[in-house]
Amino acid sequence: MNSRPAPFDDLDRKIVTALMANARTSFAEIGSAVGLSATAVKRRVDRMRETGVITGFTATVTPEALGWRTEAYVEVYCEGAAPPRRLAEVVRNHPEITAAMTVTGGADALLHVRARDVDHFEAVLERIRTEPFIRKTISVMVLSHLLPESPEAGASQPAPDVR
Amino acid sequence: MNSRPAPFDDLDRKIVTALMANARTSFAEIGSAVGLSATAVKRRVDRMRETGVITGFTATVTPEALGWRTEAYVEVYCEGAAPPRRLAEVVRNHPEITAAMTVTGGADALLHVRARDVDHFEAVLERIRTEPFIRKTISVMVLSHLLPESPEAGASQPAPDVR
DNA sequence: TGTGAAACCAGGAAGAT
DNA sequence: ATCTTCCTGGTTTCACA
Repeated sequence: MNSRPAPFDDLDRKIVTALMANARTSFAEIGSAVGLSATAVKRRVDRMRETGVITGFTATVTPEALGWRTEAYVEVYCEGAAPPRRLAEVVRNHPEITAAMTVTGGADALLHVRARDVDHFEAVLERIRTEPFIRKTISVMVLSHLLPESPEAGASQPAPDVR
Repeated sequence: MNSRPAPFDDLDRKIVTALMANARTSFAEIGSAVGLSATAVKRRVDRMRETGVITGFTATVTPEALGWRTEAYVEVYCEGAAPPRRLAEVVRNHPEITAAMTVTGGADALLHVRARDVDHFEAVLERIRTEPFIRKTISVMVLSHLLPESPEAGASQPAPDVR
């Protein structure tokens, strides 16, 4: 995406740090923390968005609050060679898949899945397994988190039902 | 944290959706999108932060841009019973661990690890394996992402070196 | 990069529904 | 109660130096 090194100095790093800590911090405040004017900070942020260093600003939400109470990792095994392009298509058909990647090891891909509950998860799993060239899946359910679950939280679709 | 169900209506859902799409959207703009005044939107956002529905606002950053070019999942197997409390302590000792959870299946825990490169990852792995009651680890390296890697991006520590 | 100006926004007070 | 309107100080964003 950016073959060019895209100059990225300590000032940029400090600005990014500030925005990761609180994406709603005003440019003026960031500026006085790093020693720039608000305008200069804005210009740097705009540039970092253009070059793809910063991809967006998002609210981090407790998934449980939105009704996503079940979380699992699913290893996917494909028939024959698994073309990543085709896999990517498949993955986009299932909104419950919040992350997906090709990996080393026995499996072809690893999916991160969020569902309302175990019933919903089972339905998602069945739906995934009917996809053409998926041979088998192995699911690992998440029991509890050992870290404050920083971002990585958001099922970008916000809401099923909350009782 | 929230013993009370914390009423959460469609308006709240829309507000959260707007903030997840762009955490820097002004309250006024959100208000005109959902049919409320800016003040009303702010109050609802404040309440959602208090009740823990919204845990923060953060910039999403391409990890590669910050020098994290290697990513892996590490299954952890412990000696005997693995007390989650102790595991959580261990996990916090290694800043490269960006997510950690207890899971079903053969392993006791699953770690998400980011490192600068494979050398760095190897060092992290060795460091983890010297922890007292960790018996063995199985690593799965991430090759490529099949989804735009929404959040879940951030190693909350921003920077090693960018060549 | 910084400065200045105009438009816009945040956040509180007071009042209407 | 919760929403709205109004108001003041701060913020964003532009053109220009």
